[in-house]
Amino acid sequence: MTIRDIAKAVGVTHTTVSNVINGKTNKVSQETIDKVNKAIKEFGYIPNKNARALANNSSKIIGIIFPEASGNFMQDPFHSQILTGIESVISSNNYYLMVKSIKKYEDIYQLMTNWSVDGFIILSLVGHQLPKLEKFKDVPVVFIDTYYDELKHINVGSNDYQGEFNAASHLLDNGHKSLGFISYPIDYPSVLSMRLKGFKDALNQKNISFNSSENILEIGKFNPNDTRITNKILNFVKNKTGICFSADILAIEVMEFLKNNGYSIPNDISIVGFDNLYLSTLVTPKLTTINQDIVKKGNIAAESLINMIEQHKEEQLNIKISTNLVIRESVRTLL
Amino acid sequence: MTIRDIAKAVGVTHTTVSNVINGKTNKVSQETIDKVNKAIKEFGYIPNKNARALANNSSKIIGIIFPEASGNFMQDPFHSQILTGIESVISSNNYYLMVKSIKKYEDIYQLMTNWSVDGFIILSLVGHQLPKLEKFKDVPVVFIDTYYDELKHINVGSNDYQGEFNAASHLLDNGHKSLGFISYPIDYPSVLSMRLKGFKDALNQKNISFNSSENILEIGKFNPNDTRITNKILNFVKNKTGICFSADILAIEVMEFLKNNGYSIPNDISIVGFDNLYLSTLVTPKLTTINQDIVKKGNIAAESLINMIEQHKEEQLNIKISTNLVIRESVRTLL
DNA sequence: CTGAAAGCGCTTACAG
DNA sequence: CTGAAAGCGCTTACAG
Repeated sequence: MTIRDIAKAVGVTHTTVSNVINGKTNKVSQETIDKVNKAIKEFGYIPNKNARALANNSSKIIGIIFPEASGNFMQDPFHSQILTGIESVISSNNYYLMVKSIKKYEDIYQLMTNWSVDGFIILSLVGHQLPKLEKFKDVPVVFIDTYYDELKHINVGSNDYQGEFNAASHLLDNGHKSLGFISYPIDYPSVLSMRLKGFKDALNQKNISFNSSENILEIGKFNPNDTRITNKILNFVKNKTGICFSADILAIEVMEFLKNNGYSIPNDISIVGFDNLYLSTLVTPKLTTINQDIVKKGNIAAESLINMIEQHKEEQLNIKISTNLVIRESVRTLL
Repeated sequence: MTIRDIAKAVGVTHTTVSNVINGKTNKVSQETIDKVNKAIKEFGYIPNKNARALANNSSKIIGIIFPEASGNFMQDPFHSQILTGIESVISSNNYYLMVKSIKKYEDIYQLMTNWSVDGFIILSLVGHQLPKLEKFKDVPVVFIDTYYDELKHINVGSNDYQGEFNAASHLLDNGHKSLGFISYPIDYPSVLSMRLKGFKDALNQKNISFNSSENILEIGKFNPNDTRITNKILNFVKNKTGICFSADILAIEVMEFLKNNGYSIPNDISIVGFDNLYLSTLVTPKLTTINQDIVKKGNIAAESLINMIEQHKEEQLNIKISTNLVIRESVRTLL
């Protein structure tokens, strides 16, 4: 079933059929339009996407690229939520969503040319790992959670600095004086480094001394059976009353570990996370954390990209979703 | 940059270039092959996907369809894991993954014709909601977690019956006699109905009486503030010592609710989940549950589909991943 | 071993 | 208001 079959059935050229399908109806009589539409309905005709894409040089597909951290790209609830937000906007704008995880950053460049998409969204890329920025000139692309001064593209992120500043301040306001920051390894600049900066500045503001070896602990991947790591944690935590974590998932893993090692939370140590995962309401104690609306982040990224594709104009380059403190049960007030 | 540019540069026809690109080299001299390949490298030429798709009538895209339960299609950790499993296989076979959530089951039929994919994977479809099975005749498709006798397509599932049988048996073996089964609403036949059947048969085997109104509680969506639901739960649980849940996430939500209402788990009531989400190791107490390898399920579904697409032969129709009991801390032994 | 030709299904000037 | 023609970039018999 092609455009020609419809044309034949109606008694016009396939050109005319194409015109009515594409709404170029100023060239077609109402009578013809109606006949064509009726035939299309009747035959259940659907235009061939590939032919259309070839002729238009546009596929109506948007690609999203996930750096494959630690083997499984979707397990992280953060990724699922972003995807949810992106998918709903893309779907309702009649685009399609193609998903791909990549192992090395360089793979992006191949995908860019290789992949016939109208634009793409790149997730959680650390700026300095991305040297050939000029390659992105001709393709509509929006980044999510990338910090990189030279990035002249739309970037949708959260207010990581302010969020972590508030997290640390919450502990300070509750009388805590010896704080620590536990995080996955920190690249510069990145979401994590901005959170660290917020933490640091909160201490500064209260004139509490800070030095990296004393107040920061970086963990590659938490594993309760890896004594090298667990000893580090136990040691780090010993002389502190409150810990900020750069991510809920890490906070929760470590919290469980501490509980199993005789710590009572928040009595012995207070904990603040970051992300406000659903998960954080299900653990004991419920986690005090920084909320960021991840689904909304996905929505905005997708909307921005579609705007770029369709109107070829860039809008605001740096979009920051606000964050807010959610107080639950993992922080104790010190007298 | 097209196939013709390469051809011109090398001094052959575009046909020849196409032939070497597609490995039809029995028709081409080694010398020509080398020259063409060299030119391709040099120019960084990449074939246009849309043109290829049009000429081959094959897009190398696989679509995956998620029924959109409760608004956000990826939030469920189950979905993320399935997607992880599917994506990795698809990627390594040089296919692309297109993702779509649908609101009504009927949307599938439109997608099938509309979407130019080589095949697709349909998730968690309840069989009887799918009346027009003959429509699937001509498209490679594999289902995941669909129970439907008339389904003459590959279906990848878990051994839900045996899993829940083992879950209930675990409680019985620990001396529990008054058991309940709490589940999301149960369709027939479905993953949940099979789990219920396993539960029921486990009771039967031990000659413990069962009746639906007494031993089953269905919950649409758990919400701790909806007293209609919470009262039902409190009431249901009152005269029981052990509860099987049809899903970890529900088990965990209800467990938190019970803890907040003065229940001590597992002292007052024992709980067994289903799924073995990562989450179930992070709650207190850690959840005893039935493990199913969801990522593997995704792997197998993708492999089966690719086999169908490339070799046009169906294989084993019903593939069941095995399940196993994971004993943690949420079940107490009754004396 | 190589190339001229037709075709995949659509879109888009352009002529009438 | 309608249609003949060329083109999007590739593939695939088929002739030589």
